Amino acid sequence: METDQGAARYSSPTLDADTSFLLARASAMASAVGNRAVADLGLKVRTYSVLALAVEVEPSQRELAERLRLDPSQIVALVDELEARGLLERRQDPSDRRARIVAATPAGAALFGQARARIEDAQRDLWAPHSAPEIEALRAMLRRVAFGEPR
Amino acid sequence: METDQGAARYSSPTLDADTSFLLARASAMASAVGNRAVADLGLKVRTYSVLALAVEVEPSQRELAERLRLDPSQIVALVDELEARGLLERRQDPSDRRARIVAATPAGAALFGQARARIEDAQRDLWAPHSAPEIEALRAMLRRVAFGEPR
DNA sequence: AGAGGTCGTTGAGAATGTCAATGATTGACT
DNA sequence: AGTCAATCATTGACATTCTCAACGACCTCT
Repeated sequence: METDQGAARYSSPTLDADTSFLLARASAMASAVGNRAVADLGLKVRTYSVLALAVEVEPSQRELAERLRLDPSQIVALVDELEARGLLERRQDPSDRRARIVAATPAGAALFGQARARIEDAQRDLWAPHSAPEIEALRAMLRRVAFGEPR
Repeated sequence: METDQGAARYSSPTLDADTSFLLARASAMASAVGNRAVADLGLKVRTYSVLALAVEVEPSQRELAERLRLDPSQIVALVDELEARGLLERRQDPSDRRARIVAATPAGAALFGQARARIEDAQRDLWAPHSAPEIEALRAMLRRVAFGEPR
């Protein structure tokens, strides 16, 4: 036949069986979709995830860094930006004066609500070919790897 | 009880249900594991993936860029480096003198063999809690998103 | 009171992502 | 045959992200 020339050319058997490679490429595709979904709100998936934690957790910056797997110095820049836009604020942790609690302002919470709706819509489209149970099974596996023993 | 203080603190309901977020974090974890696995061969997952395609496909640089979702200018740098190390070579495409075919040298193929074994060992550990059919189902889903309609 | 660790911050340098421009070449059209 | 738009590899520039080291302020333990 040899009619398979439209889509899946140039594939390497090794890479096509390499879960990490597929993970990396799928992640890049998904975050591109996510970035596009919230771009006109002035957000990226990166800032969106900071906002989500600020709304739902109110973590310290260290906890933020841990959860997002970012260096603490990057958290400083991200929080600086969102704070300058009035979307969140730094509070003193009453039990530890070194720590800064990151909490959303009402404006931040409102924007998060909008962003969340757009992200979830975009995701739904992206994963449309799969059933809800399939997707939840996928998430369960990803959670284990995502939050497993780091090294 | 409130004994759950060891591992899963500071989690946001929204992010924990966000497939893209889990994908990003799992991908970061997996590529860190992969990079460590081939570090002493002088490779990263990035250069490893170039080598894999050079061995198994012998694509043009444009095809390489497409498959790895990298800008063509990055391919230039990656191929330059691996070529300087004698692991692959650029050949004229006989049917198009603009294009350069990227093919592994014997040394490149040998190194790829070693790297592949290490990557696959590391992956096995990473995904150990899951069964083979589960992992293949995961890969099938990732493939669809990874190579789905780009925009 | 002092020692050693943690938290946020600053700064630096490397790696990666993104985009525009160019010379050589191709393919299509006249 | 000759022109023209498109494609390929390359170079260069710039933004974003990653990674690490150092620091002052603060905490905990003794």
